[in-house]
Amino acid sequence: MVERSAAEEQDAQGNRWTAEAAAGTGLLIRRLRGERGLSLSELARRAGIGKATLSGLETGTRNPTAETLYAIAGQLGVPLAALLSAPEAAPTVEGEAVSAKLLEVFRDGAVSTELYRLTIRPGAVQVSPAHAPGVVEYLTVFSGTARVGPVAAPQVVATGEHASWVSDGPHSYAAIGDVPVEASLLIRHPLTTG
Amino acid sequence: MVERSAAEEQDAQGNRWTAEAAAGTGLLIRRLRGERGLSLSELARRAGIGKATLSGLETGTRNPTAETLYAIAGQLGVPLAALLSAPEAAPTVEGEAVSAKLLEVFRDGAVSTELYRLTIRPGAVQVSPAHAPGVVEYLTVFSGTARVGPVAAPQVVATGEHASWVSDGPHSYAAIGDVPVEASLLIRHPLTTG
DNA sequence: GCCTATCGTTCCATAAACGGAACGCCAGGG
DNA sequence: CCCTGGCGTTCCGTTTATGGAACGATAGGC
Repeated sequence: MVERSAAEEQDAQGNRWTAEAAAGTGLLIRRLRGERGLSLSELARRAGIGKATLSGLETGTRNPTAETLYAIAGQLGVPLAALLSAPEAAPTVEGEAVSAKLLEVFRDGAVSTELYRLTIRPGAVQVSPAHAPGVVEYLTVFSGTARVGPVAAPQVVATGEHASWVSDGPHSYAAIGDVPVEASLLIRHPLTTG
Repeated sequence: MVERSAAEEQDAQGNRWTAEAAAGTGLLIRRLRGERGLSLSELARRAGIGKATLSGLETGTRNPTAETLYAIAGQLGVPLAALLSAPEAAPTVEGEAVSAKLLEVFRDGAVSTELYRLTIRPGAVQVSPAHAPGVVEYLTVFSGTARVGPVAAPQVVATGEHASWVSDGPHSYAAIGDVPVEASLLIRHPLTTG
């Protein structure tokens, strides 16, 4: 019986809310609170949450909701990521020719934008499948020269230049010459309700 | 003793779990799931959570726990902060017409690059003094239309366009029309060796 | 000594997040 | 046509996160 539980598959991704994660988040909150000279009662009052909730969170015996986390992070003046995400490396997508590290995701109303740090290795071409309609990619090259864009109409982008294209069809990334291309890639997604 | 409710103090921080935040997170999850070609049922199974939970989350009718968020972020391969529009602790520079938030600083050999998230408010023009020689700015506009660049030769940049200029002289930023401009700004500095 | 204030923890009823199951819907195959 | 399988949503009983209140502990004022 080679059943693989969902939990096992999750472990493969390395992201689970464990007792250790809970305790770590709790200790971090307690430390940040201490640095600001706030008592538990005071922080709970300011954040508009119960003392019991904060106490349980700090001692790692609770599994807080997004609402609670927002309230605490807001009062401590830190991003949520500082409370939750272990200092582990950002997820990096490795392709045949491209390494992309997701640096930031921001949302403005009906649009979300992802920022990637991109490295294109020479000697290979990477083709990405179409994204959803309305998705646009913006590339700014810091070093090297790249050939990027829709497979039907690629563009050559040299150091210090930018390019953008609608990525609702297959598109490719390649480095020209034998130096890797360093670039930033912004991907704009309309948040369609579909 | 000036009484201020906890909710008011939180609003001042601007960090609360609102219906909008919930809906936004839901749409984002749905989009990421779609991009990976996963059905709701399949993602729920892999993440080890109930379909009802995921459905409710995607439609913004739930206030998920850290455990649930971890499971989903792990399966989607994104940092947890990407799902919750993270309150930014990044330093923000506020000017007369421009708000600039420093998102990232890269260093590649002899060049350092700063990435800013830029908002240009309409109705004002902001002039920045010259930077050091060799500094180049790259602007990508996501919404609105901007007039930017050296005061002697400004450029008009509409939604979805880019512009770049050498900023070794005074340069200006302004929004055209009455909607704010949302953009990303990359500033490349040669590391002056003196 | 007492009284009060505040600290962090614990108790507890309520609200709500959870997952399993059943639902209606739609596309494909027999 | 019916039947099956997968889809996303809704229903619903169970689990649990929540905040108010009570608790013991500690510190300072009188």
